[in-house]
Order: sequence, then structure tokens, then C-alpha cells
Amino acid sequence: MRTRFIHTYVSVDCVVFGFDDEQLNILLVQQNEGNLKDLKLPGSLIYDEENVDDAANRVLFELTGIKKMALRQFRCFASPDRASKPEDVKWLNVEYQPDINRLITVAYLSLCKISRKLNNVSKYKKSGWVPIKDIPKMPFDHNQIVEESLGEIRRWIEYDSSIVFELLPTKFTISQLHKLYEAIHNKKIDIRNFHKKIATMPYVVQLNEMQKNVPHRAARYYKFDKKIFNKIKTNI
Amino acid sequence: MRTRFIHTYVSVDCVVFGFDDEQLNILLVQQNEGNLKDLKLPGSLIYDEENVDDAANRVLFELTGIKKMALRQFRCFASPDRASKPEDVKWLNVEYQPDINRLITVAYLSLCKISRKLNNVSKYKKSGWVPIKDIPKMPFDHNQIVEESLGEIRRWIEYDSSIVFELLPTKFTISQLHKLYEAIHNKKIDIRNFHKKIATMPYVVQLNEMQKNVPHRAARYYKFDKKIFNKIKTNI
DNA sequence: TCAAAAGTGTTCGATATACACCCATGC
DNA sequence: GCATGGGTGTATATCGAACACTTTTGA
Repeated sequence: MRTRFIHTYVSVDCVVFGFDDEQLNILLVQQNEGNLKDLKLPGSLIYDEENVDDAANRVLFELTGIKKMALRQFRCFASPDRASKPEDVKWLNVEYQPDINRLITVAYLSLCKISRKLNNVSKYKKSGWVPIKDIPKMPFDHNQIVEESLGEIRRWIEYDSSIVFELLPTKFTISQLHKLYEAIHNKKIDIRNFHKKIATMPYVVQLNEMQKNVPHRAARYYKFDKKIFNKIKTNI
Repeated sequence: MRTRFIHTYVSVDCVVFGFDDEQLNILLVQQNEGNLKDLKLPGSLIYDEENVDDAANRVLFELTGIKKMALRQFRCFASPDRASKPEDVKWLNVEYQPDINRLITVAYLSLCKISRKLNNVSKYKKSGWVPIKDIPKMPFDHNQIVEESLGEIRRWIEYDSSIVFELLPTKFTISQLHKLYEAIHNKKIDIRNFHKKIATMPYVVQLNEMQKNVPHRAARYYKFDKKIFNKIKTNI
């Protein structure tokens, strides 16, 4: 009876999306000091007395300095052999403690403005943005987690259309928003129809400010107004 | 370092929905022998060497005798005090083993034809269907899990419209399907528009069979054709 | 013949799609 | 003046919502 049931460590792993005006990026951290190619998803074992959501917030805070990031738990990965590759066992021994015989993880999705200054200190070593099509082979099942996160982000936006603005600067052009939608849905979206669609969103408000020093007609800036958005949502 | 990280047992809990032609029901099991009021979600600690999905399938198989039920993981519940109420600790001690200091659970959603004969034996004691509006107070955070499952089932159907048929007999009338949609979306749906909607679904096929011995005009039976459904889905 | 549920069409408004040209700016 | 991206309107198709009466059956 004693050994019949799983008795395990639990981690959180965060797939943090960013957008660089061209494509979606994911925030990866170096697994080992100095090895530039050795990347993984940011994550951590969760503490005694800590809830999983709190652990994910802690990981993200240490990375970005933001206390409450948009966050969505999307799946628990618990294959018995997900942490049993020799190199992964070795890393766990060094990073945490020996004899972690099993490790399950709870995967989170989060969104971050890519211009955000990251904390390149702390336990997470160097971190950086990697375009989703250039994601390298990663330890554990992190590649599978990233793959599943891509569908999840679309479902999240369908469910809460305000979260896309987490990926843009506070002031943005329609063109930036347009490219972001195209990147997320992975298809071309007609720009005229897109303008009309945005015009129906009262929470995307025009600013009296235009681009400067661009070698073409200057675009207008817009901002996302959360108050207006919430007012509309509560009316429904 | 040793005690800094969570080291925990992990369970699965399953919210199994059924439909009785009037309302949604959930399958609950008796927590203790003989106490008819003492109900909880079916669940189990997961085994060493067992994946969470497998554990959920095991729980459901022992309940229903069905090997592969429609199944969807929807959240990990891991509040540090979710299993610390005295009565819950006591039950864990008896059911599993003493000194389970923490327990996190992965919640699953599943669907079952309510006419299905259930296994009222085994470790799950007596089990039965309870209308969702009559769900009693349950141990742990099972009430919260049920609450969250209700939104989840709608999102699941949006994502895969074929799973509603898991809740109906293999032969069903449009009226049954209509009542099911109304129960799931918790609102009235115009019956004429509903007929039109169903007519656009080539995978809902008419049978040459009508109701018999009903004290009103006999309704036609329909069935869900999975092959047609899959063909359409792969074309998109 | 009555009660009870089955089945059936049309109209309207809202929303999504397709499609091409002129505008402003810096170089 | 030209290259570059910004910004705009119209027509059509599709989808969802509103709405009421006739049919069939057993009791």
C-alpha cells in the first residue's frame, strides 16, 4: 500500500508569448549557465504551502518583475517517464535535489509585451525571446507543452478578446494589431474588413498622436481602454 | 532544502455528466458505506507509474464498465488547504493511508448515457445520478470543481460539437436533442430554428423509425453518424 | 374530440467576405 | 517623383433571431 500511490514533486512551466511586430515569440531561459543553446521553459518546483497559480505568478514575477500577469492554466502533464531521460534526471539532481523519482508539471500560458525589460539575473539565468518557428529541442516534454499552447492561446482570445492587448505596446497602430491577429490565427486577414471590425470595438480608442519619422504616411496610435471593455462585458 | 518543495499525492476527480430528458445530472458516489447523503465526485489517487489520463480512465471504467469514455482534463486544483478539513483528513486516513499531508487533484469532465448500467460494486460503493441543481455539499473542493465544470462543458461542445451525442441514447428524437441543448446553454431555444440547425448537420441522420405508443404524434428517431462527422472535420 | 407534443417557412437584421484605389511621408 | 505602408466603401452571402399554425396520435 505504501508505495502504491504516486508521491511526487510538482512543478509549473510557463509558456510566455510575446509579439515582435512580425511573429509570435516564446520566452525561454537557459537551463545551464553559459550554454546559449540549452533552452527550456521557465518554471519551478512549487513550494510547500504554495498554490499552483501562486507558483506560476512567482516564476513570472522573477522573470519580468510584473506582479499579476495575464495567466491561464491549461494542462497538467504527468506522464510517468516525462522526467526520466538521463540528462533531465541529472539536471534535476543539480538544480533541486537528488532522488526526484517523478515530477509532474502544470502548464501555464501567459502574455507579455516583448519590449519589457527582463530580469536576467536570479535562478533563471539568461532569458530571451525565441520565435515560435525557431524553438529548439528542449528538455522534458517542453516541446509538447509549447505545441499544445498554440491552440490554447486562440481559445483564450475567443473567450476573452481583451487579452491580445497584453502583447502590444500601450500605444499601438492598427497595423500592429492586424499583424498580431494574423500571427495568432496564422492566416491573412483582409485589412479593410479588419479596420471595420476594430471600429466596432469601442474599447479600442483613437489617440491624437501619429507615428513620427516614418518613411511613409504616419499611422495613428490607438490604446486599449479596459474600463470601457469591462463595462460592455458586465452589460452582457 | 528537503522540505522546501511540495511532495504530494495526486488524485483525479471526474465530473461525469448525464442527461435525463429534463436536466443535466452528475454522477456521484457515496463516500462512506451506508450513508446515503454522503456524496462526492468519483475519483482516486493516481498510482505510481500511472499517467493522469489513465487514472481518470480507470476511475470511469470501474464506474461504468466503459473502456474509453469521452474525457477532458480541465483543471488542476492545488490549494494547500483543500484537503485539510478534519473530516476530509479523517476520510483520507481510512481510505488510503495516514499522513497524507497534502493532496492535489486533476479534474476531468466526462459524459455518459444516463441509461447506462453502473457498477454499484467495487471501491466506489453505491453511485448515482444527481440533478445539478440538487448537488449536496461535498467534501474537499468538490463543489467548486462542479461549478467550474459547467462552463467547461459549454466550451467543450463549442470546440467539438459531436460530444453532445455521448449524452443521448444511440437513437434519439430532435426533441431530446433540443432539450439537451437548452439544458446545457440554460436558455430557451426556438424549436423551428433548431430544426433548421440540425438539418444543416449531415451527421445527424434520419432513421426510418418512429416512436411507438406515445399519446401524441410519434416523433422520428435520428442517430449520430461519426464517420460523416469525421469526414467533414478532416476536410476543414 | 381533446390533450399533448411533432413538425414546418418566411422575414429581417447583423455579421462576415470579397475586392482596389488614393493618400501621406521621407528619401 | 517614387517607394512604402496607411487608410477607406460597397456589394453580396451567410447566419442567427423572431414569430404561429397544422398534424398526428392515444386516451
